[in-house]
Amino acid sequence: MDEKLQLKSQVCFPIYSLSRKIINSYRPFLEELDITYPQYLVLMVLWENELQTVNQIGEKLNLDSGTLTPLLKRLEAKTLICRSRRRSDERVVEITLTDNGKALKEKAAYVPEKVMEAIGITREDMEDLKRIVTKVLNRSK
Amino acid sequence: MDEKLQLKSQVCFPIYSLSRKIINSYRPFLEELDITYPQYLVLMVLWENELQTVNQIGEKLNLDSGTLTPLLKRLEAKTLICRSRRRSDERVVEITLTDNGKALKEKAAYVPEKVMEAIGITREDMEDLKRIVTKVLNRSK
DNA sequence: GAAAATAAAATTGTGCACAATATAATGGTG
DNA sequence: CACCATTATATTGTGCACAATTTTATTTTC
Repeated sequence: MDEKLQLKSQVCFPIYSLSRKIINSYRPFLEELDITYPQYLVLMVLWENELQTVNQIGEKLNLDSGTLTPLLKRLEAKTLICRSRRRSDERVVEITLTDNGKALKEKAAYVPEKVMEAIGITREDMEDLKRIVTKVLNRSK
Repeated sequence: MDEKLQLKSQVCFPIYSLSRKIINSYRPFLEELDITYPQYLVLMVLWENELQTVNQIGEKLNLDSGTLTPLLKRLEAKTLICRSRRRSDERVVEITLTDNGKALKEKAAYVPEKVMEAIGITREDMEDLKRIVTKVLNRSK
């Protein structure tokens, strides 16, 4: 029992640590764009497809309205997105990028590379990591 | 640029997702013990060494006082730990386990297995994952 | 077509993370 | 021994996560 309850025996603690470390590595670069990591994720989803509902964004990022509603309001306050109720179904809130939000994509383009560099991870390790993490993520759906 | 800013191209998003997924898998089991995942981490540190300062716990978990102080107060409120200033140096707060805190170790013993089972990860994938994640974590210190 | 079921967001409340600052105690240094 | 730097924790404020509930709109069913 002792052994299994040791921090070094756990697999989740390193993942939790790495996740935080990576997000912290993003911080200085994203601060230049005046956004946070979760906000960056939402913008990435929108850069791929300009118009999306709160639900669609939530499904892609596994985030619920309790997280997204205030986050989206902050992005709106920064004039990066617009929130508006769909005419044909007033329950749905549609999110679109503003010109500012679209323009930010250019500035964000260099971020992933910079972060990889800051973390000091090789492309090979990155691929390894991605492969195994994705495998485990999919297995446990 | 487009390619690099796609969610599926990122390595950090899967890690962030997996971290959250694992913590969520812990949730039902830890709820039975009436603790959260970060509280569980702190208790694990204490189960390995009964007396530790706030600083020592923070170094092991990479958490600062802004996170730990309120968390430790909650653990104290649950009567799982004691917080007391060190006599010889009043700046230091020493954390010790109460009998309740010690006793909880028995109940927590089965948790890691249950979580691995819940996630559906094989022992082999777990070892793979741990190896590569730890490698990247250490490289980027 | 009204009542019930369903669906989409929003709200509320708790608990991390983390930056920035504050408070208080200790340890040099001149 | 007074001053200053350092150390340890606490506090404040912002922004996620997430459970639980609420609100409002739509769809289904009788």
